[in-house]
Formats: sequence, C-alpha cells, structure tokens
Amino acid sequence: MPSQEKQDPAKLTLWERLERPAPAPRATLTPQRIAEAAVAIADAEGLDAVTMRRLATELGVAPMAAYRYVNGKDELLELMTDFVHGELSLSDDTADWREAMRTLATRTRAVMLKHPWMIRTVVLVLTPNQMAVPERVLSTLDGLGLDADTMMAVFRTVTSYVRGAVESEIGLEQIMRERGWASGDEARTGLAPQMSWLMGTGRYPTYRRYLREATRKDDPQWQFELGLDCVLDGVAARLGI
Amino acid sequence: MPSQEKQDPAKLTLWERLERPAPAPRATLTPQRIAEAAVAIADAEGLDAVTMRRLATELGVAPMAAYRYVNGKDELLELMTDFVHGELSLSDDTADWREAMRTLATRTRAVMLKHPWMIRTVVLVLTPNQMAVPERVLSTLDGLGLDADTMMAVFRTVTSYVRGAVESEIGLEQIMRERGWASGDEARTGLAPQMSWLMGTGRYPTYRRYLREATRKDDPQWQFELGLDCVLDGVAARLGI
DNA sequence: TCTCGATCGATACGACGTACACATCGGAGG
DNA sequence: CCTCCGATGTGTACGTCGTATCGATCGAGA
Repeated sequence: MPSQEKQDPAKLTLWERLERPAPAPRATLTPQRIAEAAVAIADAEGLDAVTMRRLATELGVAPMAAYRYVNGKDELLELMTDFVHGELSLSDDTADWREAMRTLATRTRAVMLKHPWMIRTVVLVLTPNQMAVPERVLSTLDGLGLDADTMMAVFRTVTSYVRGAVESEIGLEQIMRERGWASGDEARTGLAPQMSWLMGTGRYPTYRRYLREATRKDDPQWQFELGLDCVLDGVAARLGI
Repeated sequence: MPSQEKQDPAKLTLWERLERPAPAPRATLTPQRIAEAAVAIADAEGLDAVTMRRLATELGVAPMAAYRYVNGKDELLELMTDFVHGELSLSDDTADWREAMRTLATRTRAVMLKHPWMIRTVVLVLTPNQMAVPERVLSTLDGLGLDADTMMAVFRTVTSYVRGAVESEIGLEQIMRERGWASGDEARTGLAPQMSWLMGTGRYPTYRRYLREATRKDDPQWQFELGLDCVLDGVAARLGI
C-alpha cells in the first residue's frame, strides 16, 4: 500500500495540529489546557516563571509530557501568544476606520497590560488569532481609495505606536513591581539617589525642568491617548482619509 | 575616626561606579571592556550567546571575574544598552524640532538594526546615555509654547512609534535569519505552506487580497518613513507646532 | 618590607531545556 | 472477548546556565 494521506505530526505546524478534528482519545493534555496553564503562570509570576518543569507540575504531569504537543519552548510561547490574542475579540460593529483603529488600540493596550509578559514575545509569527487583527483593520480600510501597500502602512503605523507605547508603560510597571514601589511618588523617592546623581552632572537641564513642571507624569492613559490621537490625525491627514 | 565618605561599592549604582575617578590599579577588566565584549558577542551571535561564561572566555578571564563590576546579568544588559546608546551621537546642529525628531528617529532605527538584540532589552532604565535622548528632544521643543507634559508626550509618541516599527522589522529579520531565508521571496516560499493553510480557512479574505496586490512588502524603509511622516504630521497638527 | 584591600580564580549547587528509551493506555480488527 | 499497535505520558540523564562562596594573588601606602 502506498503512502497514507496522514502526515507526520511533527511536520505539521502548531496550528494545523491544533485544529485537527479528532482530539485523540487519552487527552489528559490538550494544547488549550497547556496554553491556559502557561498563561496563568506567566500572568501570576512573570514569563521567567514559565518553565517546562513548572508547567508540567501545574498540569499534574511529568516534565516531558508537554513535548508531545509543542516542539520546544519557543512553540509554547507561540501558543501562549496566539491564545491571548483570542481575547481581543475584534468585532465588526463599526465601519468607521478611525473608530475601529481606536478601539483596537485601546483594547490591545488593555490586553497587554493584563498580560505584561506578552511584550517580550516575538512579533509577527503567523498564528490564526494574530492574523485576525490585520484582517479586521484592512477590511475597515477597504473602499477608501487606498492601495494595498498604504492600507497596510496604516495598520503598521498605528500598531507600531501602540506596541511601543505599551512597552514603555509595561517596562515602568515591571521596574516598580520588582522594587516594590506602589505609586509614582514612591518610585520617585526610590529613584531619587540615582536621579539626583544624574541631575548633578548638569547634563540634563531641560529634563530637570520637566521633572519640576510636569503634572501628568503618572497618567499613562492620558499620554497614550494623546499620542494615539496624534497618530490617527497624522494618518488621516497625510493619506487623505 | 568616624565613618568614611567612601561608600560600599555594592550600594552604588552601576553608573556611579562607572565614572569613579580612579579606575583601580590592576584593571585588566573595566566596565568599558566588558561592555564592548558583550556587545560584540550579541552583535555576532545574538543575545542568547551572551553568557557570563562566554563573556569571561572572550575577555580571557575566569567565569566569575566580571561579577566584580556588574551585580548580575541584568546589570550587564543595562551596561550594554547604555553603551550602545552612546552610538546615537545626538548633535545640536538643528533648532527645528521636526528635523531633529526625524534624524533622531532614523538614527535610532539604524543603531537598533545594527544591534538587533537591543529590542529585547528593558526600556527606561535611567542610564546616562539613555537620558541624553529625551534631554536633546526636550531642548529642541523648548520655546514653542508647549507645557512640560505635552513636550514629553511628543517625545514619547515619536519614540513609541519608532520602537514599535523597528521591533517588527527586527522580528521579521530574526525569523528570516533563523530559517535561513535571504530575500522576501524566499521567505514567502518558506512560509507558503503555513500561509496557504491559513488562507484556506477563508477567514482572511482582505489579507489575501493584500498579499496579491501589494508591491512594497519588502521595502521596510518606505514603510518606516511613511509612518514616521504620519506621526510627525499628527503631532504638529494636533499640538499646533 | 609588611600589610591590607581590591582583583581574579576555582569549585560547586540548583535549575533549566530537552534527547532518549521505556511503560501504559484505549480502541480497531479478529 | 482477546489481541495488538499507535498514541500518550514517565523516568532518567546530559550539558549549560547564573551565581554563592572562598581562597589565591597582586599593588600600593605604611
């Protein structure tokens, strides 16, 4: 008998395996269970706590068990990333591209702040839930007279801003958590020695004035939304949409 | 005699130690030498190749030697990050804020593409060379009638876009390097099975059209600069500068 | 010359990712 | 009902990592 149409599971991508019809009989483990457990660990204790051994413990299983479903730790991270992207729940209730971009941006920010480890994850691996994002955006941009390249540029521009902004926000949060600072004021007192040393060099006069005069240093949402409005304004103006 | 003004070196920050006048006598190791070696390894073989042991080998020294200058691997990464930020060489030759932001953006992109591992580094640790960036930007924004918060918002907005954009660019490059793809076409053939499976689900019709129609998919510089112009336009328009 | 603190080396420990061979389960074919 | 086989989970082991600890060694001030 010649070759079966059945393929070697190891040669299939993670996503093909994930959607295979028969979930297999024994199934104490599934990709979903693995993803949920890994995400739970990462949410609670950070990405460094996500260990193949720790994951196995959490699943009540031997350290090597998960390797039947995931080819290595990198694929585990892919699985986690795709799983969380499912939380974005993109809806089709708006035809206005700008409003759609705005809610996508704020929702992305919310999801990432909820799963701060996401920011350390590789971008642009092709996973089903990640692909749904550009699909949604491109579809709202359709019919405005933009060519394909420009439509994608709009998507990339807004996405890039969101990612960068959330990244710095998370970076700050992470430092505060590590050092046990609960408020912006606590952080500033904690940072005071280092900061006053830097300021004492006299190399940062303008920054020093910013420190004295600014009043919204601890309002990341204001900062995020002002930047987002700038970006959306610029896209609309330059591309005439 | 009561307490000396000399402090316990372990309690000083990395940067205070770095600029202490006497570099110590024996000095086969210095923070600079350490930073250079670590950066060289990361540039050549990626951040994962930067190992305390590997670094020591490269410096011709015992594995634990560098710990005299760096409190742990995290501080080594800080040191590397600050070192590379020194390459930005911010100049004061422009008073026009927009031109200054533009050259900062393109230069940042260039430096990061030269040191792709930078993108995986924690943002916003207070290091001298990193602080020089907002200082430069704020000083060009000075005197345009913006309050301190808004000036900083401009800086953050542009910086966020740049970081996000470069991050996705580097992410793609990294995947291509890992899989040994040299051109965009090679990458597309390599990705073809996965992509055609995803497209076969019928869930991404607009994205599919983009794939057919787009002609600048492999022109990251065009994408970067278009987005940057949008962001700068938006900042200028919304803030009236 | 002696001493003392700053450097650097040697050794060791626990945790990590994962290769590999083995045990075990559950359903299909007789 | 039995048997067998592939899919699933286990046990063990190896090499590498970050780094704690302590001892050796060097240079300069007394």
